[in-house]
Amino acid sequence: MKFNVIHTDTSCQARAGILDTSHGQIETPIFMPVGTRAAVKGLTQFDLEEHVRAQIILANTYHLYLRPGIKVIEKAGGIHKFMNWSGPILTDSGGYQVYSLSSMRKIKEEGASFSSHIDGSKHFFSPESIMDIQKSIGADIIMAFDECTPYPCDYNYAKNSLGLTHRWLDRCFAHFDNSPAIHNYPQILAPIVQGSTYEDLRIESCKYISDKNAEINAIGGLSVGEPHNEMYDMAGVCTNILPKDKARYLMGVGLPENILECISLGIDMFDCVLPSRNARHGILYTTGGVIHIKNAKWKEDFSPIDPSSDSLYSQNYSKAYLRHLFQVKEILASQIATAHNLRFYLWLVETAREKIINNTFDNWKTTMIPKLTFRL
RNA sequence: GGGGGUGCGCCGGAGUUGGAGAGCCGGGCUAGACUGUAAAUCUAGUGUGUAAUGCUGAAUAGGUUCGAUUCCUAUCACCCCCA
Repeated sequence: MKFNVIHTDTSCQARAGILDTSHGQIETPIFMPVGTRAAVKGLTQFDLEEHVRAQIILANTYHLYLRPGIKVIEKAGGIHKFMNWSGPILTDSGGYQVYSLSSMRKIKEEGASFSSHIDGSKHFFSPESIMDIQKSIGADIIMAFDECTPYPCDYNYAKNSLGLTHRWLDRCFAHFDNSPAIHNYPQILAPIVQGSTYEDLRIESCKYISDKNAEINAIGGLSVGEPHNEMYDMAGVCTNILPKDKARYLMGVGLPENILECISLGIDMFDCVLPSRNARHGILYTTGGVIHIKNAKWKEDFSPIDPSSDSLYSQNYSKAYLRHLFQVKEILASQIATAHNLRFYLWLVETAREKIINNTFDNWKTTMIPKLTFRL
């Protein structure tokens, strides 16, 4: 239940650390695969553990509340047992759904009401109920209930929304009972910085969040369509203020180059649907660049997907075969591509950690980014 | 061999029956998008082209007509029935 920075790179703000959770230690910087509905689409937990070598995965409170329902997860003995994953888990609060499902929800001071995207039924979430639900789900790290603002966002809207997010945050902490009653282990409650792309709001929010003295501080409301430079600017504003001895989690980021840039700004934790979703859509990330595997140019390329990868999938399956699997819509296409992309992301952060410890992160990052963004 | 029917774009449908369309719906193909997952999804293009209000086009070749995918003739292909 503690975060320790073990080394900060001498050439930038990148840090290597260790985060203790109720289900094990996480070496940072880390990328967390997203498994919204208690499943990383296309992968078994054995793939995640042995192949991808994920250290922690995400799930989503809103989606699990709707299906299978909280009672089922309680009866299963918590989400770890339910999904057969014994490592650390983080649940997002549903704050992102306040943004992504904005057409089917209404926000009030008390909380947010949703019409279910599945059957239209009405549901109401308050900071208090979200804390209770996340307690029942039983993830190691749980997120405060916030409003993720869209981009672009009017200043007054962002300011008012930030006030609401802060009041909801106080209610989350007031209601959060960390006695290990239900699943017999403690959880970490992480507050979330908002403030859209406005520096003054971000500063105000970071100060407000820092007072909670949480082991993890999250930065939300970025990677919602803003230019990369604005994302980096805002992340940098936040890491300058958020306490150095606490973990920093940049929610929803991102592309490989986004992750390297933000590590150099002092971010420790990332999650993003891109490697898994784009894998299913035929986009592969490699050390040599981005491959659109469905493109006709790969039809007769029998070379490995990524010969330099440490993944057995990427070394042994050919580009032509994987393209064929996409052409004929075989489930195996998604499985191989997802395994490849997520292993690549984990390799990326593992290597970043090594470079940080050797004080060579910044140089490595500078040489890597042109390669990562190259379109093969 | 005789009789009947049907033929359009890469493929399959629907529809027009003298005032027409490089048009509709699927599929395929070719690209693009996706950042705390309403996403194995969505968008676009798919005859030709000097890019245009252009050209060619409804099996093929003729004919009738102001005008033909539509009507007529012949041929070809496929399907059904009879022998």
